[in-house]
Amino acid sequence: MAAMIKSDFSAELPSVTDERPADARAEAFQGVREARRNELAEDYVELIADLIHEHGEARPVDIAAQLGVRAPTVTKALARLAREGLITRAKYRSVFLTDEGRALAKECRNRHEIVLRFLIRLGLDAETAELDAEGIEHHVSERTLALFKSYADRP
Amino acid sequence: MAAMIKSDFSAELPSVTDERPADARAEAFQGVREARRNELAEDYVELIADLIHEHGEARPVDIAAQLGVRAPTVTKALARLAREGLITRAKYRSVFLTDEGRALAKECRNRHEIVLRFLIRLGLDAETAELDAEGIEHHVSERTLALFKSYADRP
DNA sequence: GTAGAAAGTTAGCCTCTACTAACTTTTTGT
DNA sequence: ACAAAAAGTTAGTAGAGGCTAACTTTCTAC
Repeated sequence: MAAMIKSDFSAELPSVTDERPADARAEAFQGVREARRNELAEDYVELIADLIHEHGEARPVDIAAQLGVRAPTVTKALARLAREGLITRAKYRSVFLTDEGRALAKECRNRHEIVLRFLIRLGLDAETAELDAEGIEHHVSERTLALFKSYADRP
Repeated sequence: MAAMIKSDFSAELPSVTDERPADARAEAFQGVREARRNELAEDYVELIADLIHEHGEARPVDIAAQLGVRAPTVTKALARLAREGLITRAKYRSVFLTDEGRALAKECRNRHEIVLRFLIRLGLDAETAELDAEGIEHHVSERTLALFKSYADRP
């Protein structure tokens, strides 16, 4: 049946779907799924860096408030981040970034800031820009980020 | 303690974190999580519409190939989409969109196409544009989409 | 028309994210 | 200093998304 579609059909009406082979599209989706897996970690690390910068420490209660989730969700997520080597912490104490975590935070902050400036430069209001940047920043390739930066920085 | 931070602290050093109240940031993250929940459904519906358009039907095996996942994953996802009223189907048969599903597909296709044209207009190569559009399209507000469209359509 | 191939489903497993309820630890205020 | 409040953790639940292995149904080619 698949053979039928690939031969009989696409022979006479070359389609968008066939022009873009399944492999290529699958790769795109796999990339997106990969990005999705890292999004949460990036959100946490970025937020933790912010909180440390602002308040000298990152407490689970503040992380939970900023993310809009409950405390146990944060406890679990932090356990995962610790497992992944992005943070260190002791039970009942606040959270610190490892070198790796700090590097990731810096990268995230940079991306976030570029996307935000880009959207505002494009004419978006600051609030919507902030909302959209939060979602978009995880799905922007290096190349796109460079273009965003050029646009935002242009005279 | 939270009270302490809100009063004692922000009174003397107004910080980024405090300027952007926890509620507002939490809203942003909740928005992103909401978007994430719909992403898969949107990917499926968009792809199903494509396949129907190209081949007259959308078979699980083709959906799986295009998304880069295994057949049982598709079976499960389709059950969810049917539960949500986006598709109809009979066991062992291919998939059809409901009116609601068709509307969503149309909306997604429109967004996808605008984001893609925008990125290309910005100077991105077609392949990277396709990869990034796949991730970005789900996180673009109406306002941002309008700006993207203006930019892509400008003379 | 039927046997073998292809497609689809089911069952069972895993991880991640979120929740509530109940518990422990730490902080705070008197 | 100690009781009450706040913060943090643990345990248990649920759903989404992914997988493999094993099974059933449909298709196809002879």
